[in-house]
Amino acid sequence: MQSGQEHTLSEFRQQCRAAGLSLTHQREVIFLAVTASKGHPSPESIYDEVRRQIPSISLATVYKNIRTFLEAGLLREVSPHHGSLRLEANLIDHHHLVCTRCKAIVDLAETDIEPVHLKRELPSGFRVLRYSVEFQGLCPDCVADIKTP
Amino acid sequence: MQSGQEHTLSEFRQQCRAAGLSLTHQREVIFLAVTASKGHPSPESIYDEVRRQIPSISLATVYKNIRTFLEAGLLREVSPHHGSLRLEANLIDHHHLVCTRCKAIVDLAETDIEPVHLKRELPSGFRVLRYSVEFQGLCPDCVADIKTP
DNA sequence: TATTAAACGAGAATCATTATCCAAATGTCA
DNA sequence: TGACATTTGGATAATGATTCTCGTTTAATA
Ligand SMILES: [Mn+2]
Ligand SMILES: [Mn+2]
Ligand SMILES: [Zn+2]
Ligand SMILES: [Zn+2]
Repeated sequence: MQSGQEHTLSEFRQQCRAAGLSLTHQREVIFLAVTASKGHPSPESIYDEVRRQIPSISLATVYKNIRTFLEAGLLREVSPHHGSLRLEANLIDHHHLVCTRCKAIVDLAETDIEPVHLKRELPSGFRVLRYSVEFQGLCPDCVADIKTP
Repeated sequence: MQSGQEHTLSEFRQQCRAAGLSLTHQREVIFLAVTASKGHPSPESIYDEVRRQIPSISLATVYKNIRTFLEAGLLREVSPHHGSLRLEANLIDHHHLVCTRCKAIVDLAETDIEPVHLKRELPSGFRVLRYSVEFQGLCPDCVADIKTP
């Protein structure tokens, strides 16, 4: 063993124990592939990576375990807006309140928040065209639904 | 005529002319359905709405015209993160720089921006759990690609 | 180590979206 | 306005992403 990921690996094992997930070789390799990737990988790219260590692994296994990790809180989704296209007719800059449960999206006027200030330069070479703030949480309906399921 | 949308409709006709799009009944009804919806509708929900006025319309027509409107700038997508799942291994609150062309996602530490301040109360009943700022634009690679295509 | 529940692999199924192809509608101009 | 060229619409097949099903294998645990 000279991998340099012993810490992450033992953390992973402990997180699985805490979450009541059984430890499989596939899970270890999938999880480490996600954490080792510098960016924000897609399931396909994780599959490509994992297959180098487990050529026989199934894409469905990758998807299943990613979902398991998301549900257990070991990983997150970058955005709640993945899945279906949502249209914006309001072309004026503004922000959003997003219900992570029912996917409702409510506008917040640009003037409802103070302008965002950067404390430092952005990574050089990136051309920013706009920004928006997304408040994630639960809409009133979903708050009620959760209290009385 | 007593619809109350003459203004939006004539605006739409003018925007189509400006963009070189021919005017069809389907396009009018689709566009008005999007602008009339208070929220941020999905193509399916627009299809459901439009079918009440044009029962014979095809779902493909709805999708094609939505894409046409997006390309012409008459509508926008709520988020650039729609399509495929992207995983987040960094569970600490932070923000993102997103390239709208190649979908690259780069982390910005929470401490890289000043805390966001609301100028007024949020719509009542919404339970906010977190927020994040998304800077959209072009990554260095895509900036270069566009200059030299 | 034997038992049992959970996970895996292969592939079918589903969902969202796009492509294809022919008929119908639109735009242009005489 | 009418003919013609072009674009668009409708039906449906195809695609890409994701989930489901089911029989086999593996992990947990006593
Ligand atoms: Mn909006
Ligand atoms: Mn991130
Ligand atoms: Zn909700
Ligand atoms: Zn890019």
